Amino acid sequence: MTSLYREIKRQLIADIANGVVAPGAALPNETDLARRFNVSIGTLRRAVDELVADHILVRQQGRGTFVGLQDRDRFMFQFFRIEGRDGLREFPQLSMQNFAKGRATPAEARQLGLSGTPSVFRIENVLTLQGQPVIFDRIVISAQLYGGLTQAQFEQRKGTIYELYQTDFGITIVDADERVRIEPADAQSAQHLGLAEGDAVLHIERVAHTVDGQVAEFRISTVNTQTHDYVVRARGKR
Amino acid sequence: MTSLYREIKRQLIADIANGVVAPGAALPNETDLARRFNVSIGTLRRAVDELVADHILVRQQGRGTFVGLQDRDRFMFQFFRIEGRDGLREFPQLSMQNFAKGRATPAEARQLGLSGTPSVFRIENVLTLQGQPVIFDRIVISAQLYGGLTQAQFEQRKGTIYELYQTDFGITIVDADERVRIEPADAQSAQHLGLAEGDAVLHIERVAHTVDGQVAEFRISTVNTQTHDYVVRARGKR
DNA sequence: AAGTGGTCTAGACCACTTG
DNA sequence: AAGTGGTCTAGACCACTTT
Repeated sequence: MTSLYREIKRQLIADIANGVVAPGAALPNETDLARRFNVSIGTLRRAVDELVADHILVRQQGRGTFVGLQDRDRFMFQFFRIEGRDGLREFPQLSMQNFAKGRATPAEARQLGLSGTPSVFRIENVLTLQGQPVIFDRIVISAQLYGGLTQAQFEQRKGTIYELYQTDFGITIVDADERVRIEPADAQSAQHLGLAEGDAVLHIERVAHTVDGQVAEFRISTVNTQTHDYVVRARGKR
Repeated sequence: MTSLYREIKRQLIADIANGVVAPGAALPNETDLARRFNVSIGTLRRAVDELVADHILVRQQGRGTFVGLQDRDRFMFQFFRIEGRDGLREFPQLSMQNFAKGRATPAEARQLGLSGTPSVFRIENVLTLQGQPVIFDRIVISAQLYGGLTQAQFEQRKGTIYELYQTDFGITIVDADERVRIEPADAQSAQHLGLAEGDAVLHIERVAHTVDGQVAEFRISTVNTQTHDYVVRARGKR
């Protein structure tokens, strides 16, 4: 039923999730790994192949195999789907509007896969593209998972938010589900996006997962699509 | 530079694109294929692996490897992203509103990757979910690519539209890019979706590609998201 | 029983990066 | 030069489907 290479894949995922191999760190070379798991190098490679396909590991010929690092490039190509009407993909400038600790609503708890009314951090950001505010993000994350997170830590971070999750908490976001619909802008969204309350905005609910499938973030993005689109590209390259 | 398995992959794609192996037909078995290409079975499998990952080929243990067929299941999981707010995924009921032949606008020609003002078919459909009209589709396809297509042929087809493309014209859609934004409903969309003209609707532009990367369809979908969402799921399974 | 794909082995040699 | 991943081989045996 369960093949060898799947078992190896699971063990590698467990090692990454438990921080046995740190983000950015190199794995042992393939012959050593194969020996350690008592499999041939072909079988070891098959397990690593799939983790590379999922962007969890990154191979570099001549250098080694590394745990995928969250950086701007990865964020832009894997998680950021907003681009100009003309196809221009620009890294957004982020401005934090609010940082607070509180109790999750029942809906938020459900999205986070938690029971009861757990303690959460709420972070609100405006994302600017080409000088114009385009996206208003409301992020909800478990206070237990991100224990000790402070506003200063958030503001003084370098790089993306997902990079902060990874470097400061060992949490690597590897994929996300999104649900998109139209909603009338609430007062807050309207203000941040330069719209009138009730104007139609794109409402995106994102549930982001770690390497071992746990929910590590719930985010509602509100987007003004007057000049930008939400873009989904085909997987394959060919 | 170009590895053996990539070359084999390209040859297999060419065979599929040229109809050398028909949709639904079985490929020769792996040992025969490997012999034909003068490679080991491992190398042959690597090429086929990638085509299976792209849903171009389908393997069935004990039976064979087949050119992927367009059916409801494939359409629902690969191309249809609209689902109920509660997560219910339902196959839409389709009602054709219009079928016409005409000249492409410059914008349409550009999306189709054609020059000038080529002859095109325009097909308009209303898609109904749970008894309510939710999606209004405007499809534009090259009259040259789909030579001889008739309204009767379209209306009397069995299965999905992509199944018609495949069985009647040998055109297999394998992936699609989509751009999503909010637009005010025009008179026609509003009427079909039971909205007032100017109401905000989700506007989706889809460019669909064949196995060899050619554009085979341009489609604008207009969606009423009052009860349904546009959903993007994470790739990996784990 | 015969035929198919699925997994696995134990190497070999090549391409690339680094010291 | 040494170490890494990238490609490829020529088998073996297993799991599944069909006849």
